[in-house]
Amino acid sequence: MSLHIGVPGALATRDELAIDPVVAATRLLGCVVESRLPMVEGTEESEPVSVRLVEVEAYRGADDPASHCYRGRTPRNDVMFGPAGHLYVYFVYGMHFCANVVCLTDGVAGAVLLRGAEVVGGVEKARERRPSARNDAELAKGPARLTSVLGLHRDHDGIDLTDPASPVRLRWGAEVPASSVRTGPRVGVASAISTPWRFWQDGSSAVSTYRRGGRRRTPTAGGTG
DNA sequence: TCAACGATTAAT
DNA sequence: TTAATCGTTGAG
Repeated sequence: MSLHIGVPGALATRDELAIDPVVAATRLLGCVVESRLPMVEGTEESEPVSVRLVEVEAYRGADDPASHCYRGRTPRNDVMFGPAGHLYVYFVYGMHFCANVVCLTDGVAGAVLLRGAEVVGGVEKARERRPSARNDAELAKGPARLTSVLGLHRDHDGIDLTDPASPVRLRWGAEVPASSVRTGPRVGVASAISTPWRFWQDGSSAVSTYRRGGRRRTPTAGGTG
């Protein structure tokens, strides 16, 4: 049985994304997120910025201790419980934003965190948004970088990626060959370490580096052993 | 009401 | 390895 994937170049639809986030995650590798958001709100839009996803993570709800939805629905995670195809944007570490594509629907939480991407359009604008990047591969390497290169922030929580009129849209891309897809534990997550719900395209320099989550409190006497 | 901490990044 | 920085969370 072959799982459905959209035609390359076509906008993703709500139904196509109303699936388990673990499945959606593998399908989203190679897809393109396109942003027409302006550099400064209120100004005229210019060249869109487009990125091709090379690293994602799946998150679920009540059965996933690492999910923001593990303890139920709140104002913050509300979008993750809503219809598929919308964007869940959250604020983290007091200074960064991260973006997810919502999956499933009807009160069932699920989403795919966008962790790494290659900028395939509007590179100059992307460089303006991330002047600290030392090279183009770093522009969208990491969830907060990826989010900022698209011009996303808290106001964009909940926008519909499948609406042709939306300033941020999701397009299917050429399917990434299964032979180049790698999987492993999610980054920065302390719980569910044994759950390999991070997926990335092998060989891409826009894939972030792995870091274990939680506090690494080395027992004062326990140590090296 | 308060203290703790996080799906991170940039700089030591 | 650590500072930066604040909204969300869970306990009292």
